[in-house]
Amino acid sequence: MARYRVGLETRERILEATRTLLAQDGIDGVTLKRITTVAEVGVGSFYNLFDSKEAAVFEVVRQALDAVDPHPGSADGDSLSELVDAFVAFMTGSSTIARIYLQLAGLGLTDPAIASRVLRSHRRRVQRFAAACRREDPSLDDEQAREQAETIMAALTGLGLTALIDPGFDMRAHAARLVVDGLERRPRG
Amino acid sequence: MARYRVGLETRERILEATRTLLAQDGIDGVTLKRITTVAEVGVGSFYNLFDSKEAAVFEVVRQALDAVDPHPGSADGDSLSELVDAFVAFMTGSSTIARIYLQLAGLGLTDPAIASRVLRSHRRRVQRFAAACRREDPSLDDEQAREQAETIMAALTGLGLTALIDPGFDMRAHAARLVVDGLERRPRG
DNA sequence: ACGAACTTGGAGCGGCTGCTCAAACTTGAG
DNA sequence: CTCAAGTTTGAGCAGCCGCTCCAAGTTCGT
Repeated sequence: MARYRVGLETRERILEATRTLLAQDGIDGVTLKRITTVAEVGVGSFYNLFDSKEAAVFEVVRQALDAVDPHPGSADGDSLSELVDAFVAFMTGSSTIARIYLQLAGLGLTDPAIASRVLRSHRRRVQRFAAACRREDPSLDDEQAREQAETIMAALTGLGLTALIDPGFDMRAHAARLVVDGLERRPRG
Repeated sequence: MARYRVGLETRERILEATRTLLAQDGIDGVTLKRITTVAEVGVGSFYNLFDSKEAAVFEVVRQALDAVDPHPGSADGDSLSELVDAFVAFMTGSSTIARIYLQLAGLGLTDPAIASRVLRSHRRRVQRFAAACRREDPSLDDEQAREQAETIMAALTGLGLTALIDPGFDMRAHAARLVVDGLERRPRG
């Protein structure tokens, strides 16, 4: 829908504005008026570049979901602590997108369409974490690794939520303890 | 604002309707029209009993936050696994209110007023969990117990989120492993 | 330089929002 | 039974929502 250079630039400005507002005010605080005001763009221009408000939000959200994973292209190789570090960095560093990510999970509680997207992204990540767990401790079978991955990721998500709500919370320290415990721990012994 | 019996009953119907809609459609899916329709009440009656739509939502939310804790009055005594069980039961059992609770945490990401309420409730719960941790393992100092409590609660929140989004997820099993690991684990050894 | 394709802005539309208000009806203490 | 106090109703209001439409301006291959 954008063919000329100016159009592509405007599109970017709109996405940037949407991203900012999404993180600042939540998904229902984002109105067309605010997007176009922040992006300094007429309403008509917006609809020249996007089919609907939802389309712009959706695009930002898609980028946010992708942004959680470190170098997602690389043929599996990250260690568990690398994965955890990446997640912590995502939560504490790019808090704008992290907020969107966590809000999305919350919205999945009532919107099935969102839920399925979040779940898909979640399961992909579980696989990566599980693979890392098995690499740390080869004695784990698939199921055990998956469970450990699921638990570590749950804790990370919960810690991230706390960190974003409570500015004084040291997520990195808590997450670090998580990994150490996970490594020291051996199932059934 | 309600003095007669009928008024109190109407008030309850409104709160029940609000609770249902809040869990079903999320906080922004709740409109005055829907509340009054489900509660079978005229708009005017609503405003005779509540100052605003927000007031009704707020009341439901307050009840939801309180509902997370088991026998909150009792002078501290619950064991760690009792507290965890209660949290799991809350998440998997009364999923209506659990959804509201988790959505609220998500909303805290953008609304400072909500954030402070969620944080307050969160910290109260951390204290209870930390006390239970110290009872399990008296060698822990205050800070260590608090950290352990914070981590366990974060994991529980994350697991609850997954459980509510993914119907096939066995939260109880994952949570149980959490406690066992927590007990077997000893800091720095 | 031409001109078709693309981009721009904003007035205005239909629809939904939370909420007000006044008139009719119900409750329950005395 | 009386009657002040409480309760009920829904039409209607102001305001915001996402979105359409189109005239005017810009871009860029030819």
